[in-house]
Amino acid sequence: MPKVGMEPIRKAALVKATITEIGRVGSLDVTVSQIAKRAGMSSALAHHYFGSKEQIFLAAMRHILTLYGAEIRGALAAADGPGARVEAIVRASFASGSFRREVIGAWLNFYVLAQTLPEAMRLLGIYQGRLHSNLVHALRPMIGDRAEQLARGLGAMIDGVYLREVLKGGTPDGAAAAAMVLDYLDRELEGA
Amino acid sequence: MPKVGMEPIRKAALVKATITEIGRVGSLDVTVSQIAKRAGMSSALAHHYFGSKEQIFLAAMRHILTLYGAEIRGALAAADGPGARVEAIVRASFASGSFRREVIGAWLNFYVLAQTLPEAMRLLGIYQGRLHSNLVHALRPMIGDRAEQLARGLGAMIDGVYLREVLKGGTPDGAAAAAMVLDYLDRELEGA
DNA sequence: TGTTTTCTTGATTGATGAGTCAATAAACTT
DNA sequence: AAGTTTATTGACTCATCAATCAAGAAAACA
Repeated sequence: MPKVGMEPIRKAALVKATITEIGRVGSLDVTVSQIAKRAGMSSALAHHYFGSKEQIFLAAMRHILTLYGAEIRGALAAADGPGARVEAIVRASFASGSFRREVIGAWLNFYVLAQTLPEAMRLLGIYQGRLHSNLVHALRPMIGDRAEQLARGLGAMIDGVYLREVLKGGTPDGAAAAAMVLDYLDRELEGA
Repeated sequence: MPKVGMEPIRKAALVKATITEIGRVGSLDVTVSQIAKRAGMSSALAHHYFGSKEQIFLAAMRHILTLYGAEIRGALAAADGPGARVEAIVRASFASGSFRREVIGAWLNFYVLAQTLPEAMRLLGIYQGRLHSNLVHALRPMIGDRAEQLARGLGAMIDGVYLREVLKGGTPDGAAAAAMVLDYLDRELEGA
């Protein structure tokens, strides 16, 4: 039944299956066979297209980062004025998509991957850099040079609140998390 | 050469070796043999004393939490006055011990473990609860009922700053990280 | 039509690793 | 001294898994 032009389809299916499996198992202890099975193909085919398990993981990570980036871009497009832009970024960071079981699992495990795989650390760096520059861009018209510093604080706060929300067990409350960060933001801004 | 009373000694050695190996490898992909070898014994003996790899991991996690708790208690003992107490907690959280390679690896991997092992999540909950109540206790004399809220923010900020400092690559700068959190604290307090 | 490329998998390889067990020996107990 | 408990390991089992390969079958090409 071989049809031609399968490569992108297969790869996409594998990436999706990888994220699902990591979320299901809760760790990087997923076998290529599990992934391939969920993606509806043999493990040999997975190796054929990606070469190694490591490459599959990296592709999955790129995909998560892409999704997150799209979420942010979408939110920014619908926001006008600096204040609205900052708020949009924060809210997008805690959108329901970020709290899906498999996305949580992916993030936590990518932190771990970054300890070993330089490429994974590079990707995380890109994510942090983009978040930072988005925040600075939105904050500069409001507070000028203090934007840099506040953006760093906000970035850390976002990650920290996310981590706690995720680790506290039970169903995460994205709205409450966003509200917490926005409260912090308000207090920082009123002083200026 | 069997001497009696080896159990606690062996267990302690295994726990230490576990943390070292997790830090070295950067993930939970450590074999019992590796751990046992570093601890100077056979893998069979490791199984004899702990029963399973999972139990070894949990023991290691308890140990990390104990060390952290001791660091905090030590810092608190040398601090008088509420302000000094909060500052002590923050500084202790970013003490050099927290940034040792193996401690970093342990924390990140415990986050992942908590996704799978309920006991691991319970232990993390204890850590967060203690940190929170320490902060509230120190903050209440200064700001009364707002202590709860600020303690939550501070806790998240500590975790977030730690995570970023750890993931940015290169040598982490504990002093800079602590300063960042203390700046945040100052701004929150001056408004009250 | 014959040849090459793409797609696909079952079977296999080779390695690794968690956990068990039987056996040895030293130390305590009675 | 005989028996029990504690310490210790080498050898083994059983399972898993990443990666490879040979081979088949459909499409594209010449």
